[in-house]
Amino acid sequence: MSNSAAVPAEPRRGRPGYDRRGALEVAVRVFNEHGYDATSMGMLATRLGLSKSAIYHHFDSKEHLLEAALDEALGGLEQVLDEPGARRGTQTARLTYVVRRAVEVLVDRLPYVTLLLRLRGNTAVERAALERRRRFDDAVSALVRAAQVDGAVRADIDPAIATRLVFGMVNSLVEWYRPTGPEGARQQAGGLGRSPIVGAGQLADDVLALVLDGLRRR
Amino acid sequence: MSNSAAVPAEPRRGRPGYDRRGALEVAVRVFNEHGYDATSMGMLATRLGLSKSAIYHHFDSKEHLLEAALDEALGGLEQVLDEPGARRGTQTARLTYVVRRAVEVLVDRLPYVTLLLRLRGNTAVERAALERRRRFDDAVSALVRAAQVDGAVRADIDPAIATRLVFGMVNSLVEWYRPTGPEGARQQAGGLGRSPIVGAGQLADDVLALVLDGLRRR
DNA sequence: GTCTATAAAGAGATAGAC
DNA sequence: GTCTATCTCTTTATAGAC
Repeated sequence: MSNSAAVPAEPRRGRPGYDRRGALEVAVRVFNEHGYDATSMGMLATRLGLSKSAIYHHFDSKEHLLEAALDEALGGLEQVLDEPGARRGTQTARLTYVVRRAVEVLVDRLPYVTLLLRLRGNTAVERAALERRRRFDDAVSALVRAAQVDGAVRADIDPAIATRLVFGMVNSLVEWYRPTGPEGARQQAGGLGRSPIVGAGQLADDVLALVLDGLRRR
Repeated sequence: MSNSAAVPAEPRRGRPGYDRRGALEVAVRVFNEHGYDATSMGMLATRLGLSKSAIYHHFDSKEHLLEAALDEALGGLEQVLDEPGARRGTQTARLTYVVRRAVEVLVDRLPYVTLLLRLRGNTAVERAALERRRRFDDAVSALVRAAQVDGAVRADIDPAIATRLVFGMVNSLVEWYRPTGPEGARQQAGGLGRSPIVGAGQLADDVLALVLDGLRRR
Protein backbone atom coordinates (compact mmCIF):
# COMPACT_ATOMS: atom_id res chain seq x y z
CA MET A 1 0.00 0.00 0.00
CA SER A 2 1.61 3.24 -1.04
CA ASN A 3 -0.86 5.53 0.72
CA SER A 4 -1.23 5.32 4.42
CA ALA A 5 -4.80 5.03 5.65
CA ALA A 6 -6.83 8.09 4.74
CA VAL A 7 -4.28 10.68 3.72
CA PRO A 8 -5.87 13.59 1.87
CA ALA A 9 -4.70 14.30 -1.59
CA GLU A 10 -3.36 17.68 -2.54
CA PRO A 11 -2.50 20.56 -0.21
CA ARG A 12 -3.07 19.21 3.27
CA ARG A 13 -5.89 20.70 5.24
CA GLY A 14 -4.64 23.34 7.61
CA ARG A 15 -1.01 24.44 7.29
CA PRO A 16 1.34 22.78 4.86
CA GLY A 17 4.12 21.39 7.03
CA TYR A 18 5.21 18.69 4.65
CA ASP A 19 7.41 15.74 5.39
CA ARG A 20 9.56 14.22 2.70
CA ARG A 21 6.96 11.72 1.60
CA GLY A 22 4.09 14.13 1.55
CA ALA A 23 6.03 16.54 -0.60
CA LEU A 24 7.07 13.73 -2.92
CA GLU A 25 3.50 12.59 -3.40
CA VAL A 26 2.36 15.99 -4.59
CA ALA A 27 5.46 16.48 -6.73
CA VAL A 28 4.97 13.19 -8.54
CA ARG A 29 1.40 14.13 -9.35
CA VAL A 30 2.55 17.37 -10.92
CA PHE A 31 5.35 15.61 -12.80
CA ASN A 32 2.78 13.32 -14.35
CA GLU A 33 0.47 16.13 -15.33
CA HIS A 34 3.03 18.14 -17.25
CA GLY A 35 5.89 15.71 -17.73
CA TYR A 36 9.00 15.71 -15.58
CA ASP A 37 11.03 18.02 -17.80
CA ALA A 38 8.21 20.47 -18.33
CA THR A 39 7.67 20.80 -14.59
CA SER A 40 9.67 23.58 -12.96
CA MET A 41 10.51 23.86 -9.30
CA GLY A 42 8.37 26.98 -9.37
CA MET A 43 5.34 24.99 -10.42
CA LEU A 44 6.00 22.44 -7.70
CA ALA A 45 6.31 25.22 -5.15
CA THR A 46 2.99 26.69 -6.20
CA ARG A 47 1.21 23.34 -6.01
CA LEU A 48 2.77 22.61 -2.63
CA GLY A 49 1.86 26.04 -1.40
CA LEU A 50 5.52 26.64 -0.55
CA SER A 51 8.40 28.65 -1.83
CA LYS A 52 10.90 27.01 -4.14
CA SER A 53 13.62 27.02 -1.55
CA ALA A 54 11.45 25.16 0.94
CA ILE A 55 11.49 22.21 -1.43
CA TYR A 56 15.26 22.12 -1.23
CA HIS A 57 14.91 21.51 2.47
CA HIS A 58 13.38 18.11 1.65
CA PHE A 59 15.25 17.20 -1.50
CA ASP A 60 18.71 18.18 -2.70
CA SER A 61 17.58 18.69 -6.25
CA LYS A 62 14.80 18.16 -8.74
CA GLU A 63 16.49 14.96 -9.81
CA HIS A 64 16.50 13.66 -6.24
CA LEU A 65 12.73 13.96 -6.28
CA LEU A 66 12.70 11.87 -9.40
CA GLU A 67 15.03 9.29 -7.95
CA ALA A 68 12.91 8.81 -4.84
CA ALA A 69 9.78 8.41 -6.95
CA LEU A 70 11.33 5.89 -9.30
CA ASP A 71 12.56 3.79 -6.44
CA GLU A 72 9.00 3.57 -5.19
CA ALA A 73 7.84 2.18 -8.52
CA LEU A 74 10.71 -0.20 -9.15
CA GLY A 75 10.67 -1.58 -5.63
CA GLY A 76 7.05 -2.59 -6.05
CA LEU A 77 7.63 -4.41 -9.31
CA GLU A 78 10.79 -6.17 -8.18
CA GLN A 79 9.07 -7.42 -5.07
CA VAL A 80 6.48 -9.23 -7.18
CA LEU A 81 9.15 -11.52 -8.61
CA ASP A 82 10.10 -12.62 -5.11
CA GLU A 83 6.60 -13.51 -4.03
CA PRO A 84 5.74 -17.23 -3.73
CA GLY A 85 3.17 -17.06 -6.52
CA ALA A 86 5.87 -15.94 -8.92
CA ARG A 87 8.30 -18.65 -7.87
CA ARG A 88 6.18 -21.78 -7.48
CA GLY A 89 3.60 -23.61 -9.57
CA THR A 90 3.31 -24.28 -13.27
CA GLN A 91 5.00 -21.84 -15.62
CA THR A 92 1.63 -20.58 -16.80
CA ALA A 93 0.45 -20.06 -13.24
CA ARG A 94 3.62 -18.15 -12.43
CA LEU A 95 3.26 -16.01 -15.53
CA THR A 96 -0.39 -15.35 -14.83
CA TYR A 97 0.48 -14.40 -11.28
CA VAL A 98 3.15 -11.94 -12.33
CA VAL A 99 0.93 -10.22 -14.88
CA ARG A 100 -1.91 -9.91 -12.40
CA ARG A 101 0.35 -8.58 -9.67
CA ALA A 102 2.01 -6.17 -12.08
CA VAL A 103 -1.41 -4.70 -12.82
CA GLU A 104 -2.08 -4.43 -9.11
CA VAL A 105 1.23 -2.75 -8.33
CA LEU A 106 0.70 -0.40 -11.23
CA VAL A 107 -2.72 0.57 -9.89
CA ASP A 108 -1.54 0.79 -6.29
CA ARG A 109 1.44 3.00 -7.09
CA LEU A 110 -0.03 4.55 -10.20
CA PRO A 111 1.70 7.94 -10.09
CA TYR A 112 5.11 6.46 -9.38
CA VAL A 113 4.86 3.79 -12.06
CA THR A 114 3.54 6.37 -14.51
CA LEU A 115 6.61 8.47 -13.99
CA LEU A 116 8.86 5.45 -14.47
CA LEU A 117 7.24 4.46 -17.73
CA ARG A 118 7.80 7.86 -19.31
CA LEU A 119 11.54 8.14 -18.77
CA ARG A 120 13.74 8.96 -21.70
CA GLY A 121 17.10 8.11 -20.12
CA ASN A 122 18.35 11.69 -20.19
CA THR A 123 20.44 11.47 -17.03
CA ALA A 124 22.33 8.90 -15.00
CA VAL A 125 19.43 8.59 -12.56
CA GLU A 126 17.02 7.88 -15.39
CA ARG A 127 19.32 5.39 -17.04
CA ALA A 128 19.81 3.46 -13.80
CA ALA A 129 16.05 3.21 -13.43
CA LEU A 130 15.65 2.00 -17.00
CA GLU A 131 18.27 -0.64 -16.33
CA ARG A 132 16.38 -1.90 -13.29
CA ARG A 133 13.24 -1.99 -15.39
CA ARG A 134 14.99 -3.95 -18.10
CA ARG A 135 16.03 -6.58 -15.60
CA PHE A 136 12.40 -6.98 -14.56
CA ASP A 137 11.39 -7.42 -18.20
CA ASP A 138 14.09 -10.02 -18.67
CA ALA A 139 12.78 -12.05 -15.76
CA VAL A 140 9.26 -12.02 -17.20
CA SER A 141 10.59 -12.90 -20.61
CA ALA A 142 12.23 -15.99 -19.11
CA LEU A 143 8.86 -16.97 -17.64
CA VAL A 144 7.17 -16.71 -21.04
CA ARG A 145 9.87 -18.84 -22.58
CA ALA A 146 9.49 -21.47 -19.88
CA ALA A 147 5.72 -21.52 -20.39
CA GLN A 148 6.28 -22.08 -24.09
CA VAL A 149 8.63 -24.99 -23.44
CA ASP A 150 5.98 -26.38 -21.13
CA GLY A 151 3.59 -26.32 -24.06
CA ALA A 152 0.96 -24.24 -22.29
CA VAL A 153 1.71 -21.07 -24.25
CA ARG A 154 1.79 -20.75 -28.02
CA ALA A 155 5.31 -21.01 -29.40
CA ASP A 156 4.76 -19.17 -32.68
CA ILE A 157 5.51 -15.79 -31.08
CA ASP A 158 9.02 -14.93 -29.92
CA PRO A 159 8.98 -14.81 -26.10
CA ALA A 160 10.76 -11.47 -25.98
CA ILE A 161 8.18 -10.01 -28.36
CA ALA A 162 5.28 -11.57 -26.47
CA THR A 163 6.60 -10.11 -23.22
CA ARG A 164 6.93 -6.66 -24.69
CA LEU A 165 3.45 -6.81 -26.19
CA VAL A 166 1.86 -8.03 -22.99
CA PHE A 167 3.62 -5.48 -20.85
CA GLY A 168 2.94 -2.87 -23.46
CA MET A 169 -0.71 -3.53 -22.79
CA VAL A 170 -0.26 -3.59 -19.01
CA ASN A 171 1.86 -0.47 -18.94
CA SER A 172 -0.52 1.44 -21.16
CA LEU A 173 -2.95 1.43 -18.26
CA VAL A 174 -1.14 4.42 -16.80
CA GLU A 175 -2.32 6.45 -19.77
CA TRP A 176 -5.98 6.19 -18.92
CA TYR A 177 -6.79 4.16 -15.83
CA ARG A 178 -7.86 6.06 -12.73
CA PRO A 179 -8.75 4.16 -9.56
CA THR A 180 -12.39 4.02 -8.65
CA GLY A 181 -13.67 4.41 -5.12
CA PRO A 182 -14.16 7.45 -2.89
CA GLU A 183 -12.06 9.79 -4.97
CA GLY A 184 -11.43 7.86 -8.17
CA ALA A 185 -11.45 9.60 -11.52
CA ARG A 186 -10.95 12.95 -9.87
CA GLN A 187 -8.55 14.68 -12.16
CA GLN A 188 -7.57 13.50 -15.58
CA ALA A 189 -4.78 15.81 -16.69
CA GLY A 190 -3.57 15.37 -20.22
CA GLY A 191 -6.06 12.60 -20.61
CA LEU A 192 -7.62 11.12 -23.67
CA GLY A 193 -11.13 11.39 -22.38
CA ARG A 194 -13.05 9.88 -19.50
CA SER A 195 -11.90 6.55 -18.15
CA PRO A 196 -14.24 3.63 -18.30
CA ILE A 197 -15.14 2.92 -14.69
CA VAL A 198 -13.66 -0.34 -13.49
CA GLY A 199 -11.96 -1.62 -10.34
CA ALA A 200 -8.39 -2.88 -10.16
CA GLY A 201 -9.48 -6.51 -9.81
CA GLN A 202 -11.80 -6.37 -12.82
CA LEU A 203 -9.09 -4.59 -14.74
CA ALA A 204 -6.59 -7.36 -14.05
CA ASP A 205 -9.22 -9.89 -15.08
CA ASP A 206 -9.79 -8.11 -18.38
CA VAL A 207 -6.10 -7.85 -19.10
CA LEU A 208 -5.55 -11.54 -18.37
CA ALA A 209 -8.61 -12.57 -20.37
CA LEU A 210 -7.30 -10.69 -23.36
CA VAL A 211 -3.70 -11.79 -22.92
CA LEU A 212 -4.55 -15.46 -22.44
CA ASP A 213 -7.53 -15.95 -24.74
CA GLY A 214 -7.85 -12.91 -26.98
CA LEU A 215 -10.84 -10.99 -28.25
CA ARG A 216 -12.21 -13.58 -30.62
CA ARG A 217 -15.14 -15.61 -29.46
CA ARG A 218 -15.00 -19.36 -29.86
CA MET B 1 5.54 6.30 -47.27
CA SER B 2 7.00 8.90 -45.01
CA ASN B 3 10.55 8.69 -46.38
CA SER B 4 11.17 9.39 -50.03
CA ALA B 5 13.27 6.76 -51.75
CA ALA B 6 16.78 6.60 -50.34
CA VAL B 7 17.11 9.72 -48.27
CA PRO B 8 20.03 9.51 -45.84
CA ALA B 9 19.34 9.86 -42.22
CA GLU B 10 21.10 12.38 -40.04
CA PRO B 11 23.29 15.27 -41.23
CA ARG B 12 23.13 15.09 -44.99
CA ARG B 13 26.31 14.19 -46.81
CA GLY B 14 28.14 17.27 -48.00
CA ARG B 15 26.74 20.63 -46.90
CA PRO B 16 23.62 20.87 -44.80
CA GLY B 17 21.19 22.86 -46.90
CA TYR B 18 18.05 21.62 -45.27
CA ASP B 19 14.56 21.99 -46.55
CA ARG B 20 11.62 22.12 -44.16
CA ARG B 21 11.02 18.41 -44.25
CA GLY B 22 14.62 17.40 -43.87
CA ALA B 23 15.01 19.63 -40.86
CA LEU B 24 11.81 18.28 -39.36
CA GLU B 25 12.94 14.69 -39.76
CA VAL B 26 16.10 15.28 -37.76
CA ALA B 27 14.32 17.38 -35.16
CA VAL B 28 11.71 14.71 -34.50
CA ARG B 29 14.44 12.16 -33.98
CA VAL B 30 16.06 14.35 -31.35
CA PHE B 31 12.70 15.07 -29.71
CA ASN B 32 12.18 11.36 -29.31
CA GLU B 33 15.60 10.75 -27.86
CA HIS B 34 15.37 13.32 -25.10
CA GLY B 35 11.68 14.12 -24.96
CA TYR B 36 10.18 17.24 -26.54
CA ASP B 37 10.45 19.42 -23.46
CA ALA B 38 13.97 18.34 -22.62
CA THR B 39 15.13 19.18 -26.14
CA SER B 40 16.42 22.72 -26.53
CA MET B 41 16.72 24.63 -29.76
CA GLY B 42 20.44 24.59 -29.09
CA MET B 43 20.50 20.79 -29.12
CA LEU B 44 18.52 20.75 -32.34
CA ALA B 45 20.94 23.22 -33.88
CA THR B 46 23.91 21.06 -32.93
CA ARG B 47 22.36 17.90 -34.36
CA LEU B 48 21.39 19.71 -37.54
CA GLY B 49 24.85 21.18 -37.81
CA LEU B 50 23.29 24.63 -37.95
CA SER B 51 22.97 27.67 -35.73
CA LYS B 52 19.82 28.12 -33.69
CA SER B 53 18.64 31.01 -35.80
CA ALA B 54 18.86 28.96 -38.98
CA ILE B 55 16.10 26.73 -37.63
CA TYR B 56 13.85 29.76 -37.34
CA HIS B 57 14.19 30.19 -41.07
CA HIS B 58 12.23 26.93 -41.51
CA PHE B 59 9.92 27.03 -38.51
CA ASP B 60 8.47 29.96 -36.61
CA SER B 61 8.95 28.32 -33.23
CA LYS B 62 9.77 25.13 -31.43
CA GLU B 63 6.09 24.44 -31.14
CA HIS B 64 5.63 24.79 -34.90
CA LEU B 65 8.09 21.94 -35.30
CA LEU B 66 5.95 19.88 -32.97
CA GLU B 67 2.77 20.77 -34.78
CA ALA B 68 4.13 19.74 -38.16
CA ALA B 69 5.35 16.43 -36.75
CA LEU B 70 2.07 15.62 -35.04
CA ASP B 71 0.13 16.31 -38.20
CA GLU B 72 2.26 13.74 -39.97
CA ALA B 73 1.32 11.11 -37.39
CA LEU B 74 -2.37 11.92 -37.08
CA GLY B 75 -2.87 12.21 -40.82
CA GLY B 76 -1.61 8.67 -41.26
CA LEU B 77 -3.90 7.22 -38.64
CA GLU B 78 -6.99 9.11 -39.76
CA GLN B 79 -6.48 7.99 -43.34
CA VAL B 80 -6.73 4.36 -42.25
CA LEU B 81 -10.32 4.83 -41.20
CA ASP B 82 -11.21 6.02 -44.70
CA GLU B 83 -9.68 3.07 -46.49
CA PRO B 84 -12.10 0.50 -48.00
CA GLY B 85 -10.88 -2.26 -45.68
CA ALA B 86 -11.97 -0.21 -42.70
CA ARG B 87 -15.38 0.59 -44.14
CA ARG B 88 -16.55 -2.65 -45.75
CA GLY B 89 -16.84 -6.28 -44.70
CA THR B 90 -17.74 -7.97 -41.43
CA GLN B 91 -17.16 -6.02 -38.25
CA THR B 92 -14.36 -8.37 -37.26
CA ALA B 93 -12.71 -7.98 -40.66
CA ARG B 94 -12.93 -4.21 -40.38
CA LEU B 95 -11.50 -4.25 -36.87
CA THR B 96 -8.70 -6.59 -37.88
CA TYR B 97 -7.92 -4.36 -40.83
CA VAL B 98 -7.72 -1.23 -38.71
CA VAL B 99 -5.44 -2.83 -36.13
CA ARG B 100 -3.12 -4.19 -38.79
CA ARG B 101 -2.98 -0.89 -40.65
CA ALA B 102 -2.42 1.00 -37.41
CA VAL B 103 0.64 -1.14 -36.78
CA GLU B 104 1.83 -0.45 -40.31
CA VAL B 105 1.34 3.30 -40.04
CA LEU B 106 3.06 3.29 -36.68
CA VAL B 107 6.05 1.48 -38.16
CA ASP B 108 6.09 3.57 -41.33
CA ARG B 109 5.96 6.89 -39.48
CA LEU B 110 7.56 5.64 -36.29
CA PRO B 111 9.25 8.86 -35.12
CA TYR B 112 6.18 10.97 -35.72
CA VAL B 113 3.79 8.58 -34.02
CA THR B 114 6.22 8.17 -31.13
CA LEU B 115 6.14 11.90 -30.55
CA LEU B 116 2.34 11.92 -30.66
CA LEU B 117 2.03 9.16 -28.11
CA ARG B 118 4.14 10.96 -25.54
CA LEU B 119 2.22 14.22 -25.42
CA ARG B 120 1.11 15.55 -22.07
CA GLY B 121 -1.31 18.21 -23.30
CA ASN B 122 0.75 21.11 -21.99
CA THR B 123 -0.16 23.57 -24.75
CA ALA B 124 -2.99 24.30 -27.15
CA VAL B 125 -1.12 22.54 -29.95
CA GLU B 126 -0.72 19.43 -27.85
CA ARG B 127 -4.29 19.43 -26.71
CA ALA B 128 -5.58 19.75 -30.27
CA ALA B 129 -3.50 16.73 -31.24
CA LEU B 130 -4.78 14.72 -28.28
CA GLU B 131 -8.31 15.59 -29.32
CA ARG B 132 -7.72 14.29 -32.86
CA ARG B 133 -6.26 11.15 -31.36
CA ARG B 134 -9.25 10.71 -29.11
CA ARG B 135 -11.55 10.86 -32.11
CA PHE B 136 -9.57 8.08 -33.74
CA ASP B 137 -9.88 5.97 -30.60
CA ASP B 138 -13.62 6.58 -30.51
CA ALA B 139 -14.00 5.33 -34.06
CA VAL B 140 -12.13 2.13 -33.23
CA SER B 141 -14.15 1.72 -30.06
CA ALA B 142 -17.32 1.81 -32.14
CA LEU B 143 -15.89 -0.96 -34.32
CA VAL B 144 -15.21 -3.14 -31.29
CA ARG B 145 -18.73 -2.60 -30.05
CA ALA B 146 -20.17 -3.50 -33.45
CA ALA B 147 -18.06 -6.66 -33.54
CA GLN B 148 -19.43 -7.62 -30.13
CA VAL B 149 -23.01 -7.09 -31.27
CA ASP B 150 -22.19 -9.26 -34.26
CA GLY B 151 -21.21 -11.98 -31.82
CA ALA B 152 -17.74 -12.44 -33.26
CA VAL B 153 -15.96 -10.73 -30.37
CA ARG B 154 -16.33 -11.61 -26.69
CA ALA B 155 -18.81 -9.38 -24.94
CA ASP B 156 -17.51 -9.77 -21.39
CA ILE B 157 -15.05 -6.91 -21.79
CA ASP B 158 -16.25 -3.33 -22.10
CA PRO B 159 -15.56 -2.17 -25.67
CA ALA B 160 -13.92 1.06 -24.51
CA ILE B 161 -11.62 -0.92 -22.24
CA ALA B 162 -10.87 -3.50 -24.90
CA THR B 163 -9.99 -0.73 -27.34
CA ARG B 164 -7.66 0.92 -24.89
CA LEU B 165 -5.97 -2.35 -24.05
CA VAL B 166 -5.50 -3.32 -27.67
CA PHE B 167 -4.19 0.06 -28.68
CA GLY B 168 -2.10 0.15 -25.54
CA MET B 169 -0.39 -2.91 -26.94
CA VAL B 170 -0.11 -1.46 -30.44
CA ASN B 171 1.12 1.91 -29.25
CA SER B 172 3.70 0.37 -26.96
CA LEU B 173 5.55 -0.71 -30.08
CA VAL B 174 7.09 2.75 -30.29
CA GLU B 175 8.95 2.01 -27.06
CA TRP B 176 11.03 -0.79 -28.52
CA TYR B 177 10.36 -1.59 -32.14
CA ARG B 178 12.97 -0.51 -34.65
CA PRO B 179 12.47 -1.30 -38.32
CA THR B 180 14.67 -3.98 -39.81
CA GLY B 181 16.26 -3.73 -43.20
CA PRO B 182 19.30 -1.91 -44.54
CA GLU B 183 19.63 0.43 -41.61
CA GLY B 184 17.27 -1.03 -39.04
CA ALA B 185 18.15 -1.06 -35.35
CA ARG B 186 20.74 1.63 -35.85
CA GLN B 187 20.34 3.77 -32.81
CA GLN B 188 18.29 2.89 -29.76
CA ALA B 189 18.28 6.00 -27.62
CA GLY B 190 16.68 5.67 -24.24
CA GLY B 191 15.91 2.10 -25.06
CA LEU B 192 15.20 -0.86 -22.85
CA GLY B 193 17.70 -3.11 -24.54
CA ARG B 194 18.01 -4.59 -27.99
CA SER B 195 14.90 -5.05 -30.07
CA PRO B 196 13.94 -8.51 -31.13
CA ILE B 197 14.47 -8.55 -34.89
CA VAL B 198 11.19 -8.74 -36.75
CA GLY B 199 9.65 -7.16 -39.85
CA ALA B 200 6.58 -4.94 -39.84
CA GLY B 201 4.40 -7.64 -41.38
CA GLN B 202 5.42 -10.29 -38.86
CA LEU B 203 4.93 -7.75 -36.11
CA ALA B 204 1.37 -7.02 -37.21
CA ASP B 205 0.76 -10.78 -37.39
CA ASP B 206 2.01 -11.25 -33.83
CA VAL B 207 -0.09 -8.39 -32.50
CA LEU B 208 -3.22 -9.72 -34.19
CA ALA B 209 -2.55 -13.28 -33.08
CA LEU B 210 -2.29 -12.10 -29.50
CA VAL B 211 -5.21 -9.71 -29.69
CA LEU B 212 -7.55 -12.19 -31.36
CA ASP B 213 -6.54 -15.50 -29.80
CA GLY B 214 -4.28 -14.79 -26.82
CA LEU B 215 -1.19 -16.52 -25.54
CA ARG B 216 -2.79 -19.69 -24.26
CA ARG B 217 -2.49 -22.75 -26.41
CA ARG B 218 -5.62 -24.74 -27.11
C1' DG C 1 10.36 24.05 8.11
C1' DT C 2 9.78 28.05 5.81
C1' DC C 3 10.87 32.65 3.92
C1' DT C 4 13.08 36.65 0.66
C1' DA C 5 16.59 37.74 -2.33
C1' DT C 6 19.77 36.62 -5.67
C1' DA C 7 23.24 34.25 -8.31
C1' DA C 8 24.46 31.84 -12.64
C1' DA C 9 23.17 29.43 -16.46
C1' DG C 10 20.19 28.24 -20.15
C1' DA C 11 15.98 28.80 -22.53
C1' DG C 12 13.26 30.57 -26.90
C1' DA C 13 13.35 34.01 -30.05
C1' DT C 14 14.86 38.29 -33.03
C1' DA C 15 17.90 41.67 -35.83
C1' DG C 16 20.46 42.22 -39.46
C1' DA C 17 24.63 40.86 -42.29
C1' DC C 18 26.26 37.70 -45.94
C1' DG D 1 19.78 29.30 -46.21
C1' DT D 2 22.89 30.35 -42.84
C1' DC D 3 25.58 33.22 -39.73
C1' DT D 4 26.95 36.16 -35.18
C1' DA D 5 25.32 38.83 -31.62
C1' DT D 6 21.99 39.90 -28.43
C1' DC D 7 17.53 40.44 -25.89
C1' DT D 8 14.52 38.86 -22.42
C1' DC D 9 12.63 35.56 -19.60
C1' DT D 10 12.84 31.39 -16.93
C1' DT D 11 15.40 27.93 -14.97
C1' DT D 12 17.82 25.38 -10.99
C1' DA D 13 19.98 26.24 -6.99
C1' DT D 14 22.13 28.82 -2.91
C1' DA D 15 22.69 32.26 1.09
C1' DG D 16 21.13 33.56 5.14
C1' DA D 17 17.25 35.35 8.15
C1' DC D 18 13.21 33.92 11.05
